[in-house]
Amino acid sequence: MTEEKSLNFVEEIIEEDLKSGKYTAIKTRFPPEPNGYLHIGHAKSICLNFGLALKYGGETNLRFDDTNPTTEETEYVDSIKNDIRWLGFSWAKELYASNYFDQLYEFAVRLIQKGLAYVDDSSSEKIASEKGTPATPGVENEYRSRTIEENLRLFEEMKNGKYADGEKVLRAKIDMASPVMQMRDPVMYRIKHAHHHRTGDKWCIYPLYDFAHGQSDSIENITHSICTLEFVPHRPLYNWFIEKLEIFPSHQYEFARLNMTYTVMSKRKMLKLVEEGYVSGWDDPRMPTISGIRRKGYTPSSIRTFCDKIGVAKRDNLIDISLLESCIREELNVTAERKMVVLNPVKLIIDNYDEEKSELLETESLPNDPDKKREVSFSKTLWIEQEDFMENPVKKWFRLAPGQMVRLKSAYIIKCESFDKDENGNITEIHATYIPESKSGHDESGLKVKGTIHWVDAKNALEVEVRLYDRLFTSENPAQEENFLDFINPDSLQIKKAYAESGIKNAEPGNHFQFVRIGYFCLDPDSTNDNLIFNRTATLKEGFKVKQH
RNA sequence: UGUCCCAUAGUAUAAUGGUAGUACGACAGACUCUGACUCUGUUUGUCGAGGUUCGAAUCCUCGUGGGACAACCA
Repeated sequence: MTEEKSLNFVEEIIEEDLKSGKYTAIKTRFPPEPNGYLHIGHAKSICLNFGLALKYGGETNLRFDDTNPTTEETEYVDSIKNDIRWLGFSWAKELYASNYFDQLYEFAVRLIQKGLAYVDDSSSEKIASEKGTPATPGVENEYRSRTIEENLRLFEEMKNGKYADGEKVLRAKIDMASPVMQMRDPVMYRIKHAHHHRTGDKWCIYPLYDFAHGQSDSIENITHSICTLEFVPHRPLYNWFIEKLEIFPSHQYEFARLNMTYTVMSKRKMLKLVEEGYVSGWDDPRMPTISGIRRKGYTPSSIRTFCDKIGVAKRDNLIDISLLESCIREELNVTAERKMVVLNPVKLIIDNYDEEKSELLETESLPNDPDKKREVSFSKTLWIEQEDFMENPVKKWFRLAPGQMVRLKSAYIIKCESFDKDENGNITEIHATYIPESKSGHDESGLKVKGTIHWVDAKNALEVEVRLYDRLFTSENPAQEENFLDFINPDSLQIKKAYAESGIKNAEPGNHFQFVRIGYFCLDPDSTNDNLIFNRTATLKEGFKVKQH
């Protein structure tokens, strides 16, 4: 019995449209502006748009909203395509708003001919002040009453390069007193003598978002144009252009963008983090960019699962980042091979184990898959975690302490006999004896111990670098703080050397591991043969906390 | 002194006029050769006031609270 999953509001609209026969198939689009890197918020939109088409048997176009030549670059186009593919989606067509520049120009001429658009010679400051405020109506200016013929001539001259940047704009003639700001004669075209990444120097006038996006949707026969809430006030204008142009009636629907605790999502703020060196780049594992999350070790499917779980609605939200973490843990728990790695080493000497002796012990690499096995070497001197020894154990301490026994994972039960300290009181060496009959898989000791700890054979331990990433901010909602930079977590990255079981040297890019009892890690692309670097994707859930000491 | 959007446990999200459920988190316990995983249990919710109705989280009105809109950005 599979429970029918409830629909989100967009799915409800689509099912209604399909049922009523309004459409026989749906078409969506993902419309990034190629002027920055995609982040987890975009992933939500991507999963929604592509997911809807997949679910209802439609298509999704990838359309770059490249109407502003001064900020857009091909470099971003490539990274955006790469990220979408990585997330596991493929588009029906790769399109550009700039593909439609000729058509858009013709649309504009059509509106002028209908007396619904005019050329305005005012400065941007003047236009802004004449627009009024949300609470006070705007005023009409003298250019608004130009004749159709004059508007046609001037617009063509604009196109032909007769005027300098900012000298004139083409505006829709709607209603300067509209309570909706977007309807107060919005600018449709501006003059920009700039090189465009696709159309080169063909144009010196470029349409604005409002005169490009909806028309592009319409040209592509997009049935459901899904965007975020900040475009709600644009919808009347979106519909107005379609109605006046009498073109395919695409419809716009808006959902709430993703916000996540302890992260900032705005392009401006992320840029600041990169430019001012708070992170190493756009793909720093602490960044919410797709490339950052990928480098941190998240898988495409874990992100899709996350996007599925957060839902789609219209209310402002702040998703707990622990939901994202639970998605990757859930997946990696069953797929990531186990390795033993000691992050904060202290030497453990097995007093009754022969100095010369060494043995290979078999251990499972995936607890849920008995066929996945590997061997680890064991000898007299081992590395264990400092945290696994406590001189004066607290109550319910299951690990090592003077006189206490513990199981060495996949090896033997040992008993702590003594320990050494340096002048600063730090534990430098722990001595123990092992129980030969307690070997894993052949345990005839009859002993029961509560704790099991991981370890690494000091004889052939491989030194690796681990990068322990933590949340970038100390504030749950940094974007809402006066200055988000005041809330940078000083411990968001801790780099350390660790001892790993020797077999890890075969790790390859893209491999995911669980460092037993530590967390999930992946090999960082900065790794070299002599220096393997592992990024912490997520910690394991902490089930035992040592109380204040 | 305008227009629009929104309001369900801590955080998200269902219930589409008929038993307020799920996930994440938190807490407690069981299990455990990972104090993980898994399992069990507990905790906490319909913003307020009216109205319609046999019956309202759901429909209506008025409040309250939050958000968006005044780029030649998207």
